[in-house]
Amino acid sequence: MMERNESDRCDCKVIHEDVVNAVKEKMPSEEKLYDLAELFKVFGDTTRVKILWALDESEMCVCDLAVLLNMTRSAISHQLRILRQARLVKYRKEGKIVYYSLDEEEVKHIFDQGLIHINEKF
Amino acid sequence: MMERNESDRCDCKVIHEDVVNAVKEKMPSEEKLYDLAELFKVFGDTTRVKILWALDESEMCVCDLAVLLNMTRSAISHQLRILRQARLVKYRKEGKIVYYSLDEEEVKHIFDQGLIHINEKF
DNA sequence: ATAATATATGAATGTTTATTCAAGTGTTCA
DNA sequence: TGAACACTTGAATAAACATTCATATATTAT
Repeated sequence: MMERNESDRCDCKVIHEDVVNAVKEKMPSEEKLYDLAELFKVFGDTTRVKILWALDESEMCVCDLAVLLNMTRSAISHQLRILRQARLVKYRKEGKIVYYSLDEEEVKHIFDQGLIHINEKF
Repeated sequence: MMERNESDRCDCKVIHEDVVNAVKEKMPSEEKLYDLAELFKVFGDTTRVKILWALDESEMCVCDLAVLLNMTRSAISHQLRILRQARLVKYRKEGKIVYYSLDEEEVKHIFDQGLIHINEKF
């Protein structure tokens, strides 16, 4: 009985070595693929998708979004921070009220890269 | 001092009532937005993004992917299950070996919907 | 049949993450 | 100034998730 464990390479390593090496050559950098996954992650939450959808319809304040989505202002605010960090939304202050809107520049950039393109507002 | 808590609606409810109601009218169904977020979630993980990238280059078995990404076959297998459930990949068995590849039909469908479009293989 | 191999899967573990709660900042209005 | 308000934020909690480990299934070779 031969010694073997998960860290060992299975026989495919030999059989498919050339294919795997060729693919490895072409593979984008770790960083690039990580960033891509991070971007998709931002879109991978119902609350954030709803917020983005709403803001594409109309500029809105935190309270509006809370009423619209039937959530606390705190929860909305936390999610807006993530969208802000991803530069997908921007905001302007008018007295006490903070109005959020889509960051058209950044969203357009994502569309131009062809990563995500939403038809008919999702 | 007036009684107030988070579940109460703030004054914006009154100020922006019309805008919020109009947006609410147009909003897609809960289910639709949930499904959309679920789809993005699948793309929101580095390992899965790498697997998808690799499979778009070439059909590969579990062991190949494990070698390529320097991960255990078990970890790869678990992620492939998620990609299978999302119908993003399909597979064919050849003896002991299971070859995975992109489910072109499903991926094409996603592209056609315009939800995600990857340029230059990400 | 037995051994070896390729993959799959359930349970356990550690990490990430969404929401809540409580407290904090900055603005308006009396 | 101080009370009310809109929003933010840090910590706590609970749920979701990725990976590992151990085991199971299925196939091939002896």
